[in-house]
Amino acid sequence: MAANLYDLVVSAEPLDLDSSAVASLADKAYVAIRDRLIMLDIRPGDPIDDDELAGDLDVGRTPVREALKRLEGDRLVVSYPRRGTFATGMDISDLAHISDIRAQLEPLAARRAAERAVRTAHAELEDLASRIQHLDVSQIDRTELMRWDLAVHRAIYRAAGNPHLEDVLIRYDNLATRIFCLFLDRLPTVDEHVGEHVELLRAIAAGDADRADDLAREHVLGFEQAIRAVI
Amino acid sequence: MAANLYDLVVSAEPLDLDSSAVASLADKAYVAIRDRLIMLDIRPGDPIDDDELAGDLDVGRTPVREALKRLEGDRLVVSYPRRGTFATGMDISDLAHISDIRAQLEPLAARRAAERAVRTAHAELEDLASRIQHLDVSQIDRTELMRWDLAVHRAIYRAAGNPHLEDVLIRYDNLATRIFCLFLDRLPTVDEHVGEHVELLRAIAAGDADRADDLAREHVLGFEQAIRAVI
DNA sequence: GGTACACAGTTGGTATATCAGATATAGTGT
DNA sequence: ACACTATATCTGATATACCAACTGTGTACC
Repeated sequence: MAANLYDLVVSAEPLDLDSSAVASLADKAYVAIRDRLIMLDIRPGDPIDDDELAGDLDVGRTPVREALKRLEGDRLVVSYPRRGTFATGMDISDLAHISDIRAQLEPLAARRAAERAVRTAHAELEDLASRIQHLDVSQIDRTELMRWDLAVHRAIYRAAGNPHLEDVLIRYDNLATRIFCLFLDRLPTVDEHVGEHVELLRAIAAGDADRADDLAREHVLGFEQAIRAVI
Repeated sequence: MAANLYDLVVSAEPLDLDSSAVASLADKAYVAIRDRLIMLDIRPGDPIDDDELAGDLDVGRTPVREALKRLEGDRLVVSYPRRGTFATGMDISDLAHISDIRAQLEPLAARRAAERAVRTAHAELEDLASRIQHLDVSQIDRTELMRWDLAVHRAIYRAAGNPHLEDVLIRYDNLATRIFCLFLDRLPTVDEHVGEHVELLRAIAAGDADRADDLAREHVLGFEQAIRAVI
């Protein structure tokens, strides 16, 4: 799994950070479009032409439509009947709403992961921590940085051992990452944010639930503050 | 809105407790099937024949399939490729996982609702509280009882003013209600559980955020305990 | 300048065809 | 005679093509 994650991340391809076993065309379309949405290849408010996307991804319109339906459930796109589908807009209240949820659930996930990690994902998390620690933040590009960010969070969610929690956290991590990308060039302390991951991962791997809880909360709240500071 | 909720609830029909404006065939199918799943007209593990459902609901197979896709996202059905779709099974760990999430988010929603309710939904929530207080629990049937339960929670989620929070809470309230229905006849203190709603609604309407937070947490945890007691 | 009609584009729904997988049955070999 | 393998059929999933309904916009006419 660790090797798998690493391969996916360094290759910096559309990838699936989800543990999808096989992948139907609809799944592939979903991942590809979601990636474009998060990484802002499709910017908030942009109209989405399913026909164009279908040609782009070399699939029919049906899997694209299905993917868009799922993305609508994820609140990454909105569809106004008979007017078209668009990438969802983003405003300051969305950030507050999402952070409110994440401030509750990220610490929970970190705590549960810490409680379990000593027995299960200890090595994997340590591994991920040291990889990020030795990352040259100034050298790698934004997309890859974001993928590391996503990879860390996904690893924690998975380690928490609660599939439902994983579901909902992935959902809001995607949304948060999208906001992150939106302000990435204006953000002064990106490497700091990434650095926090190392501490958090280590705390979890060490089984220090209280500390993991605190760090995760700070991580979410700090993220919100950082964004608010540059608005 | 209050009148709307009431109408929907007393009519005890498939209904949409969501604020859906119009409704495509797929939406209608989604609501209808979800209802059957939650109320256990379709029991956990049951195979789901989309063709049969389509005929049953008088729509084509496509909207049914789309509804099933959405329900799969809600974890109410699972689809094993080339074997069929089934209502998801339920086990004890699911209850723990869901309660873990709800124990974090229900209090948050109650708190936020309390912070806002004095200005906004005060009357509506008071109204709902007194209606439930005067409900004769021994007289009405299980399905209607469940609808009241759902209506209360939905009203609180809505009052919290965070659409994302509403999303995720609805999702897990559905799952929890399904578990509730599964043990409904074995549960001794159903009316107590319903009674807690009155207190909670009153606390929110009064703007007592701390108390609302506590009551909501107890409500969730008490629910889990009650179920565990009869397993 | 305003209103009405028409056309185009988009969504939503359905039907059909193709593809893949699983299971059952039959045949052959040991 | 029994077991194993291969093939065929059936079921279910997926993709594409087609159709209908509706909305929005533009143009023309009053």
